[in-house]
Amino acid sequence: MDSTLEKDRGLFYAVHELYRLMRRRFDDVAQPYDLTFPQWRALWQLYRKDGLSQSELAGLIDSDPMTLSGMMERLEAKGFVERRPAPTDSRAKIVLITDAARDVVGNMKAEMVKAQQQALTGIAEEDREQLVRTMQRMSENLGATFEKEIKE
Amino acid sequence: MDSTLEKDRGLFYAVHELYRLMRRRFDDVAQPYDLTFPQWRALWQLYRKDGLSQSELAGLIDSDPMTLSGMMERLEAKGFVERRPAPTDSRAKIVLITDAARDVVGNMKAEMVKAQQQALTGIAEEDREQLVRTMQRMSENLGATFEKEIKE
DNA sequence: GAAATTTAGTTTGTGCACATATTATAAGTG
DNA sequence: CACTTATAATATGTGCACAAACTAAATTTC
Repeated sequence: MDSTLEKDRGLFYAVHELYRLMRRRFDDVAQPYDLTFPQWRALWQLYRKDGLSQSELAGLIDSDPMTLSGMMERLEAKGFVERRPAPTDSRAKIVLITDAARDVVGNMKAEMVKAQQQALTGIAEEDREQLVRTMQRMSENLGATFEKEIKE
Repeated sequence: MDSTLEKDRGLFYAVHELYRLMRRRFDDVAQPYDLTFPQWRALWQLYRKDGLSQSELAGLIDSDPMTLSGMMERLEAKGFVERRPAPTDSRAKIVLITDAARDVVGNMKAEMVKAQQQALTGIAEEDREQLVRTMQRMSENLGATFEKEIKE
C-alpha cells in the first residue's frame, strides 16, 4: 500500500537526515567561535566579498530579509559586522566585515574544510558530482513551481 | 584560493537548497489542512502505526523529545491526536491518531505523492538510488562523530 | 509632477531545532 | 533494601525560517 510514498520515503528521509547532521557538524565547529552555522555562512560570504547590501547577502546564503536583519543585529552586537547607509540608495544598508571577524573566519576555515572532507570520506569524485547534479535537478523541479507562483 | 571550500561549496549549498525547497513544497501542500510539514510527518507515522510513545515517535521522524512535546500539544489542541498514559510505563505517554486526522492524512496523501513525483521529474531510477546511497554514506560519515562524542 | 507600484529594511508572531536543566519513574547495582 | 544511573516528558531560553503587515524611499506610470 502507498507504494510510492513508501518507496521514496528513503529519499526524503535521507535529505532531511543529511541536512540535519551536516548542520549539526558545522554548528559544532562554529560554536566555540561564538557563531551559529547560518552566521558562519554570512561571514564567509562577507569574507570573500563585503560591502553587500543586506538583501544581496540574504540572497547569497538562501536566507530572507527579515531573518538576515536579526542575524546582522546579533553579529553587529558581537562586533563581527558593521552596517552603514548605502551611498547610492538611502533605503539600503551596506554590510562590512570587521577585522575581528576576518581573524575568526580565517581560523575557522581549516576546520570547516575538515568537516566537509569527513562527510565525503569514501565517496568517489564521480559520485560526488552525480550527487550534486541530481540534487540540482530536484531543486530545479521544486523551484520551478515557486518561481511560477511568484512571477505569474 | 580556498580551493576545497570553493570546490565543495556546491555540494553543501545543494543539500541546503534542496532541503529548503522540499520543505517549502510540502509545507505548501500541508498548509491548507492546517498542518505544518513536521506535523504531517508525525501524523503520517501515526497513520501507519499509532500507539507509540512520544520518544518512539520522535525517533521515527528525526525530531527530539522537547520539540515533539510541543508538537503533540498543538496537534492535540487541534483534535488530531490523543495522549494517554502508557499502561506499561507510568512515565510515558501513548499517542493515538484521531479519526479526524485519519481523514485529513487520507486526503493529503495523494498530494504529497504528487509533490514527490514532481521533485523526481526527469531523474532516472538508477540516479535516485545512487543519490540515496551517497547521502546515506555521508550521513554515516557525519553521524559517526556524533555517536563517538556521545558514547565515549 | 502627483499617484501608484516596487523595493530595503524592520516589526510582530508562530513553529521548529537544539541546549540545558528539572521532575518523576524505572531499572540496575551495592 | 538503599543508592545510583538511566529514561520519559516537560520547562526555559536562543536562534532561524517563514508569514503578514508596516515605514520609508525609490521607481514607474499616467
